[in-house]
Amino acid sequence: MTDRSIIKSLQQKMSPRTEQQYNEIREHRKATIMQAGLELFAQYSIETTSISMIAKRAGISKGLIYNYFDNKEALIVAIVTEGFEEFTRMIPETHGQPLSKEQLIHYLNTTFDVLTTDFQYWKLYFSIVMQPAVMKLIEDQLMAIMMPVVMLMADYYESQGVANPMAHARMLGAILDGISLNYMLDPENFPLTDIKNILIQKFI
Amino acid sequence: MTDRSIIKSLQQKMSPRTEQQYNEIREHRKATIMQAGLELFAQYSIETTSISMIAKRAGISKGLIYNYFDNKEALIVAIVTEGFEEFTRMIPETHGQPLSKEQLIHYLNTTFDVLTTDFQYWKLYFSIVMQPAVMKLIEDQLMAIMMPVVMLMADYYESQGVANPMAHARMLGAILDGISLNYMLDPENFPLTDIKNILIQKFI
Amino acid sequence: MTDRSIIKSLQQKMSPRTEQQYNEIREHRKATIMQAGLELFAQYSIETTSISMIAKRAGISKGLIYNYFDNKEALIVAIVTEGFEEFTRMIPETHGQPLSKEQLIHYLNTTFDVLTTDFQYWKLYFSIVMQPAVMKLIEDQLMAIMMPVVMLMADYYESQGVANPMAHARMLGAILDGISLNYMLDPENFPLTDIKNILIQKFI
Amino acid sequence: MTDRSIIKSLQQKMSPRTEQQYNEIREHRKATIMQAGLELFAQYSIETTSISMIAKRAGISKGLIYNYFDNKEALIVAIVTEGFEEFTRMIPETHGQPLSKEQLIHYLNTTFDVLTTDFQYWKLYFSIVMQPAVMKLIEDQLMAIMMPVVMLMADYYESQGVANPMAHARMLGAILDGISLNYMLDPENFPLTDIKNILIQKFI
DNA sequence: GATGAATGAGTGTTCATTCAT
DNA sequence: CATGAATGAACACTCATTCAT
Repeated sequence: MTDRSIIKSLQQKMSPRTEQQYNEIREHRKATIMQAGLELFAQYSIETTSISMIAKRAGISKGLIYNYFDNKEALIVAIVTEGFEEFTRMIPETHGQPLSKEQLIHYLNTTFDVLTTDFQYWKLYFSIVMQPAVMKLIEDQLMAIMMPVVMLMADYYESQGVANPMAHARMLGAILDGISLNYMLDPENFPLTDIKNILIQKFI
Repeated sequence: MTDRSIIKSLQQKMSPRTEQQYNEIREHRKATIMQAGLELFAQYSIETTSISMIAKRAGISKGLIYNYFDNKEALIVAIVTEGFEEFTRMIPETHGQPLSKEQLIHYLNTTFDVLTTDFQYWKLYFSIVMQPAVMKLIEDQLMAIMMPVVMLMADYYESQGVANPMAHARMLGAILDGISLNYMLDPENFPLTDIKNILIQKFI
Repeated sequence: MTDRSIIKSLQQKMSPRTEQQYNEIREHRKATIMQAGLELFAQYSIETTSISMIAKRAGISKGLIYNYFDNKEALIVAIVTEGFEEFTRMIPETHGQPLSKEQLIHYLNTTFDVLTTDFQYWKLYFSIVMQPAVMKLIEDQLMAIMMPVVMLMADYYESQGVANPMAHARMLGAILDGISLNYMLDPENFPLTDIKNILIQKFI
Repeated sequence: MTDRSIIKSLQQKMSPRTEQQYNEIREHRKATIMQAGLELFAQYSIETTSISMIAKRAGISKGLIYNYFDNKEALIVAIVTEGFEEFTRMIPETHGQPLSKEQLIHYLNTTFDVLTTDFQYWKLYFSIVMQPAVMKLIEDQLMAIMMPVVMLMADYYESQGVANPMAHARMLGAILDGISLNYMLDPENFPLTDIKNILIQKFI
């Protein structure tokens, strides 16, 4: 233990909040800001949503946001990245084996469930991702997450003896995008469950 | 209307111009502005594209744009509205009869063709529509155009004796959205033709 | 003459201000802004002087400044560059010959005269140049102007048979800097004329 | 005061510290802050250097600085004032007698030596003083220190029977300023020693 | 009809300073 | 004595919009 570090630990005794207390404050604030950002970015758009608006919604001062995020872009990336982890968690583990029909159906069911239960979240999330300016920022991350899913599906179609498995895989991806988008835009009337069943029946 | 003819009408300034000549000038200017706007809004975004940029691309002064459009928003709405007419023109006339299978396939082929041939245009167009701020402005118009198409398809599926024709219709709409979107984002690699064939084979 | 250019010239007939009128407005405004900037940058400092302050002093809006200068830095460079031209004009033409004693004395007299007659200007100017942040921006320009002067003096001292002409030249430059600086800081009490005479007597 | 001794005093926290121990801590902290400030203010500038940066370099928290200095301005004044004492220490004691030639030369040698050995320090110091905003704060102090030096030199020139001793004195001061400034701006190439010799030979 | 100088509210961002702990 | 989260006023810069000509 060096002299410097001794001094430091002694000094910390003097600081009134413990490191843990500070961490809790920071975690809480960070989450608040990200939540406010998520809601506003989705409702309006990236460019239309100002840092001022986010601060107001979060109930804090403008300046404080910069205590937690280097700049607006970093905040956006943080919000979107956090959303990706949800996606990633849902991808089934296959250990190199192609998915069975049941596994794929289960994956689709999970996806649709998340769509409905975390509706608010995904609506916001979806409309953020749709904006070209954001795409630039997260293109690579998105690709890194999407490619494995597409491959998983291509493997599935191949194991089913389908003629053009890659085309089928990309089509399935496109269909999911389209369904999500339509559901987001009009959740009241869009017959999500019926459509899920048609999807499974015709495309799986 | 060509530059030559514009010149002519301008040169006739000495002798008083007819009302029609004025109108021609106005129409030509308006079209120029809208074309410049379409290109820039798509390449960048609505918020990132300034009136100055549009004026420069259109080869006119900033102020003149306000002579033709009340404000930026009105310009956007005009551009998007014009784009809708292309959509509308593609919808087949059925005189109350449901579409035949061949007619529907033909409609799908037309749609996909437009997607590829006017790719630049639709890419721009698509990215404009995707922005929430714009959606607010044109939601009603969009609905007015989309509903007839969905109804047409529902009628088709009903005539084919499908159990849940409305769900099928909305799903087809969703699939077309998803395919368009994926094609727009990655036109190089997206197997559009293969997917169109799969779609027709499995879903029509 | 192309169609485009014909259109343009016809259109210009319609614009109410002639190109020359616009140029006059621009020249005048630009000068006003630069004058306001010069005064404020000198009285305070580059960092302390805000664009708002300059706009207020110039009696215009903040935004208009950016109609004339790309950014704050460009404004600074413009102001300083303009000042350099005064310097450059004072350097005597020698056609390769070293200066005579009379010529050098005349140059010094001119320099000192400018210091006193354009006192306000040089005070501002000097204190701008003295600031490290500005130096970075104009270092190259400054060197390009100063080196010829130093060489001229080195040539002079060499022609006088002085042992270390370059050292003498740089010292003369340093002395002039020191005198200017002291005069600027305390023009009331600094005995400029006496000192000029001492300088000429001892050092030329 | 070394880190070791700081630790000791900190460790004695359990037993009440003497007033002296508190003072030592305070003195040590104050010096640390001022040193950090000096380095940063010089490397960057007053406006560019933030309290945060100083705190980080000093290894303490932002808030603590305000425990030792009322505000940023007070910190600057403290740093500059301390620097002046170095100057003051170099002024030779004359007990009312004018300096001898040897004493003056010795003083000049000392000044030049300090310029080169504590180069880093003076460079920083010089660039701080050069900023108008700082000048406002310390003008009076500067005068209080400079006047005695000028008087000393005036006395010297008078004792040498020079016609206008005050002008000579102020000129010598100006020359020293000019030399320092030029050396600071270009220490690699500026022939400091040669120039010092020329100065002594011609002006002493 | 056409121009572009001019405005002013807005943006993202920084930072000296305060204060609860 | 010490911390760092928090504030708010300021900054450089942008841009839709207006208007005298």
